[in-house]
Amino acid sequence: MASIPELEEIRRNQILEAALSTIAETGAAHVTMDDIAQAAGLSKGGLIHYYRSKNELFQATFKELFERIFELSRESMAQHSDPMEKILAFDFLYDLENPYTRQGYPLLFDSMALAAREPDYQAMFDAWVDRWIELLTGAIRQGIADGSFVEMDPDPLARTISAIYHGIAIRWYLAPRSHSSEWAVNSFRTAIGGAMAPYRKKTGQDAEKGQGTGNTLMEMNRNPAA
Amino acid sequence: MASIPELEEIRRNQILEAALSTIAETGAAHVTMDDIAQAAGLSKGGLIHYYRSKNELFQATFKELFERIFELSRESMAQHSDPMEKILAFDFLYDLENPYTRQGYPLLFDSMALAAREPDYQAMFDAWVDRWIELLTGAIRQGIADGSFVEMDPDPLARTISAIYHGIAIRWYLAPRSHSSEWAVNSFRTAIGGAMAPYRKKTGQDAEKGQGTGNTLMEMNRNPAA
Amino acid sequence: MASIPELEEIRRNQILEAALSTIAETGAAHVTMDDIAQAAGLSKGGLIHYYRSKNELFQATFKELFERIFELSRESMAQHSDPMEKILAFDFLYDLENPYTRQGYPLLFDSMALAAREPDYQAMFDAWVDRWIELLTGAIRQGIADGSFVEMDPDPLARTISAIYHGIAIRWYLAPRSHSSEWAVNSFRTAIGGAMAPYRKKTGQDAEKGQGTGNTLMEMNRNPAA
Amino acid sequence: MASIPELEEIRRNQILEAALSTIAETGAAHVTMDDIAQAAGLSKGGLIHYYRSKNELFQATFKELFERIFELSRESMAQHSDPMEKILAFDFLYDLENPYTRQGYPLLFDSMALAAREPDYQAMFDAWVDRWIELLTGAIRQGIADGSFVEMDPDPLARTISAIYHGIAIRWYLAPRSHSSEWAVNSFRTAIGGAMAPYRKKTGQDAEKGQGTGNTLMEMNRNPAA
DNA sequence: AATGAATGAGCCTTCATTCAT
DNA sequence: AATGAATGAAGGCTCATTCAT
Repeated sequence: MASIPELEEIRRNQILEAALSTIAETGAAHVTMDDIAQAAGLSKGGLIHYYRSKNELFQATFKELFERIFELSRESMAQHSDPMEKILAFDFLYDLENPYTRQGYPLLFDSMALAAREPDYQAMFDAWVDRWIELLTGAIRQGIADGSFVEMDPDPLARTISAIYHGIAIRWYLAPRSHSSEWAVNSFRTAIGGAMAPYRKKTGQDAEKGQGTGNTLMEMNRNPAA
Repeated sequence: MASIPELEEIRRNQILEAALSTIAETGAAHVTMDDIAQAAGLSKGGLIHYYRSKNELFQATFKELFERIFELSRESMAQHSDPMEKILAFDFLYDLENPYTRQGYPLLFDSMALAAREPDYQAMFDAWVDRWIELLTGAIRQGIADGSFVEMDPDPLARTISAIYHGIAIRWYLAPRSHSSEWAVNSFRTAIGGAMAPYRKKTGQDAEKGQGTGNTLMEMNRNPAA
Repeated sequence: MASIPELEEIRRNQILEAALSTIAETGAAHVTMDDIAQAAGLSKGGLIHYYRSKNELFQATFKELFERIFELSRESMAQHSDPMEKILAFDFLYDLENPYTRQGYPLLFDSMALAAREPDYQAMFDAWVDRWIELLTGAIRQGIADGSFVEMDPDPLARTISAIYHGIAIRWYLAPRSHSSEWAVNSFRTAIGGAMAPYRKKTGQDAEKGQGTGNTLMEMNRNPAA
Repeated sequence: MASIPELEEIRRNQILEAALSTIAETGAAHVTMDDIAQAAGLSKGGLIHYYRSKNELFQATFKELFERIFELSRESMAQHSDPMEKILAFDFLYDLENPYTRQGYPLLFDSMALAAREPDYQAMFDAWVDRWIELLTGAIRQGIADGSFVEMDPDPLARTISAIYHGIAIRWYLAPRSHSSEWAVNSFRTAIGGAMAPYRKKTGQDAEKGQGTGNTLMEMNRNPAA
């Protein structure tokens, strides 16, 4: 019975995976236990064996969601060493080829609708934001340490940056007719570049280039295309 | 029977009002036709008389929601004549004393969760964004015309600005433990100030003040308090 | 809409009737809402319209049961004017031709199993007993007043008498193989006669007859038949 | 493997013990196989290994119940040598300090609800009554033999006596608010004393005392306290 | 116009039973 | 012998929708 200690773990992952994808597809408001069970390759009863109620399963699922989003962010930032690059390392947000991204959006919308009314979900959302802020303040502190940013309290800035990401990503996902991925990428580079500007030390190069924040939107705007 | 057309109008408003408040309270996922009927002072049958199905009523309700939010934005901007002031005229977003604001957030979260999956709601959301963008591009064009902003395509900038509002407002509402109203107000002034910077013509005064965008966060960050 | 005020009353009676007969048949432990709805000629939803939960319906049903049993007892006693006859007026208990009797037994067993564990049902049972005791104390008081019984506190005696009825009825119903109706009738006349004996004033006639309590069991026993 | 037959015995007792206590607590209507398995310190599968179905286990459990009640009665009577004392030897019925008594009542109520509808349980109930009757007829026969009772068929009298016990015990257990243990004890002494009266030979002593049946209720009634 | 009685599909959850290990 | 994972039927309850009045 070597497999039994692992079985619980395997099944729970199987179920969370199924829950994430069915909720993403159908919506937390409409998904049924049957949908999830079927997606997990289990019977309704089998599902209940691992998560005793829909609420318990939902909470675990959204906890998992936030865990995964956090992991994705952490890994994205870890691929860069320059602090400003770390801060701008969220291009994956605008890549629907990435199945995690594609699935993540609808789940995130559900999580916010839940968090807007239920304290448990609000707490999860809050905790996730906190962890994200920690990543960003880490990068900012590194920038202060290496002299590329001025001295400051990194926390409010990190909150602003992450909120900007949040806003642009949502807008981009919900209004694809009018918001291209390019708009999204440029947009947050503009906005974050702007938000960061006062805190960045001007180098000779940057001073010449003006913003030096990768703000391609400026150029785009000055040479309107569409 | 001159009163019948009026009655229809009255009843429909009564119902939409009830739908808005009950959905805000209970959530689109859980609200029932009974809840809404009761809030409207009607019976279930009376409700169905005016909106033949829950879906029809929901669509009308969210249409009304976007209409109201738009009206609120339009009025807020109309109170200012300076283009930059118009762009920054959204302080009402961080005022939960305002019942419209308080009710608006949960409804907006529901609308996004719906829009993330159902084309009808996505179209509504998109259309609302478009009208908001129009307001902002109007202000930007005015700024270009009166010489306070440089020449540019106002549309992408307007989209960025509105997305920033969106992101900060959401973050502020969902994580009240860590995001004060002051953070929110300062945050969007910083971010929008930053995003606008490249497009604003430096006046003598502004040049002296540096950003001149009402960026109180900068000062806050440099003199960390908590 | 003249019928609407009465409809609620009609339906509730219809449902209670259905509940009484289906519970009697199937048992409180196994009867389903569907069973009851069907017996009442309604759909499941229609049933719930009148009784919002199974528990609510069950409580109403057992309340009705005790009401009916009480009414039956009251009427039986009312047919007699002599106090001793009133006390002995429960022959209907041993008449399964009577549909109320036939239905009443299984319901009463369920009510006791419920009362043994759930305070609400215990309270109902208790209240029913109290009302029965009142009937009996009334008869005893009448007997004291008209001089056929000696002075005493009628309450404990009434409780004993009703308990005897209870015991004999139960035994008779559950072990029909060995307890004939005649045994039951004789048995309670014996037992109650015995219990009453000390409190009855001996008349000349009675003194000669010995017991004078209608104790036919004695004769039966002395001339064993089966 | 001499121990295997013993293990079977041990496990079955373990299970019956668990079934008796969980059913007593939770009620036959609501107890689950899991409850019983857990109380027995076994898994669901382990339970099924010994009793192939819930029905099989229930039947065995109630058989065990009647066996135990009978044993208790037998032992109580065996402690007395005088026939009248044997007949009155059921004081343990009113002693909730006794765990068997405390557990026995709810189980007995369940057994009656079952017996009222299912022949198997009715047969068990009937058989239990028969064995009880045998105990009582034995005592009565002894009384006839030693000259303290008159000649008679002891069977109907025994049935009456046991039914009286049954009725008073039930009433006492279900309506504790109004029936004290003293009432119960006095009550069955009164009732049984009354029922026995015609069959007892008057001794000089008894003749003087009147009933001589331990009828303390009579005195209580004549000197009402509350 | 408006009511609310009635329906019935659908959902979450429970639980006896089966079965691989 | 014993476990507990898994099944699936069944039940209580919800709720959008219909319809007679």
